Amino acid sequence: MKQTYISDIDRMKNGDSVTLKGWAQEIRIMKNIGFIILRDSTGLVQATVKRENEAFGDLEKITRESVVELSGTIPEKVVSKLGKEITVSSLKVLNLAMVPLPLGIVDEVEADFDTRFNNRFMDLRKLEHQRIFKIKSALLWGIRTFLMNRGFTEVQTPKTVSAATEGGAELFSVKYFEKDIFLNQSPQLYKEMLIASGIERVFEVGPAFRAEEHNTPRHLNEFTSIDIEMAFADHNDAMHMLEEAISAGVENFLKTVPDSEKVSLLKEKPITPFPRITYRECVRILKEEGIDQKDGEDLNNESLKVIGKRFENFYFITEWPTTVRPFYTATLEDERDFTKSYDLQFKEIELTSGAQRVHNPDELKNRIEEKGLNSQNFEFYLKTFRYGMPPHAGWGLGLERLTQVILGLNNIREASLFPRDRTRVFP
RNA sequence: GCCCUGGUAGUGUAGCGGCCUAUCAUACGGGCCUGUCGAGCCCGUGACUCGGGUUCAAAUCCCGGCCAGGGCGCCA
Repeated sequence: MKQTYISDIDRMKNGDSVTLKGWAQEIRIMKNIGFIILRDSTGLVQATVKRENEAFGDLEKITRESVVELSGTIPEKVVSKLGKEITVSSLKVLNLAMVPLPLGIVDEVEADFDTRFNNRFMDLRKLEHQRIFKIKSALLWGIRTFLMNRGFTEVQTPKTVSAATEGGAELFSVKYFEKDIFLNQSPQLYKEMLIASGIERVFEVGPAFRAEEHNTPRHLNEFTSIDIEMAFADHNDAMHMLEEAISAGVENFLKTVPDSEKVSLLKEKPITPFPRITYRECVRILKEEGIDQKDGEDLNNESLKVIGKRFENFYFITEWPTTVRPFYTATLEDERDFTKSYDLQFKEIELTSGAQRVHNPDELKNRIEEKGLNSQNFEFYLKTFRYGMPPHAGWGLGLERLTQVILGLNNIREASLFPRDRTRVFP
């Protein structure tokens, strides 16, 4: 078992003996003295080896990124600019790294995305890349605990389905014994079925698959979706739950991940409620700015950039036209052309899509057919609406996108350990 | 689905018809150096995405494949 982490050195005093295990990030050898910059998941330390020490001979045998065990003591005076140093008494090689490395860890040359992702294990040895995932993890943990505290039950629904769930997005087909089935694009229909089952508040964190041939810095073909559905709630209740969940997630990673405030665009937990703007207000603004935005049509990227400039970070666009929303979206009672829906935006990036849902089975069936879909294929779903379905609302939040925008990452792939895009299914 | 751009040592690049026996950095190997920390200095090893074509001559021009990055659309 590992005994001491590099971050523990801060709490030690001179003369204390330590045994550290990690990767030899840099090795510098001079005539009478040598140094190893040792890295573990908690940080860096300089390990100093003097010529008179027998470990000095071993120094010349190790290569960069070899895994080593160093024993030594905390020196009286720390000379290293790292601010952490040990004086080595013995050096043990646990595993030698091959030369040359497929990717430099500290080289003064950047690597292309392609090279980085082909060698992702090596790329992640950069602590600033690892930190993205520590933040992502703490962000999700904050959201999870928030939802648990609000009475939500975490659920797991199938990722393999026999029919398209929502129409719209393209699905990947897979062989399933003698059948051809699909990878689910969203847990939407299953979440709603669980509302009918009486659980009342459910959430799921899981993969969603979209077979869209896009090639952009904000799309993945497999991403992590955080989905909730709540009974006896409308779109406003769901929006409120969303902004509070995100705020809790940000608060958690800022509190628990060292140095996260240095890389996060958000230096403190975001203030709630987030600003709201209606779709119709957006159209009015866009027309005023001379942008060709037609009533009732989706807001394109150019339009979203213009709207995004008016807000500091998170904001909601509400009451989207019925035509651009899925069949399960509830309409406003007095204006059937607009819906009780919302998108959570961060600048021009869409993070969440949500709404109050249709809960009347007859209306739902009509809406399915209006979208040109065969309601027969949705019988398993429609059935759950006929025996006591409460009014309900929910949302789906893209975890990689959320991580991307909060950290200001240029490319969503940075927020995925092993991204799946139009051409990459490796490693 | 449509469109644009690019693929040169392990890594990142320069070169864009003959002066390329291909530049520079970094990494790697060797040497020097009383604590270095983007160490420094000297020497060395190492590359034109693949296939076809044009030409006296192709890393360089043309066509196709493969791979990659991006824009639009669509979305989380």
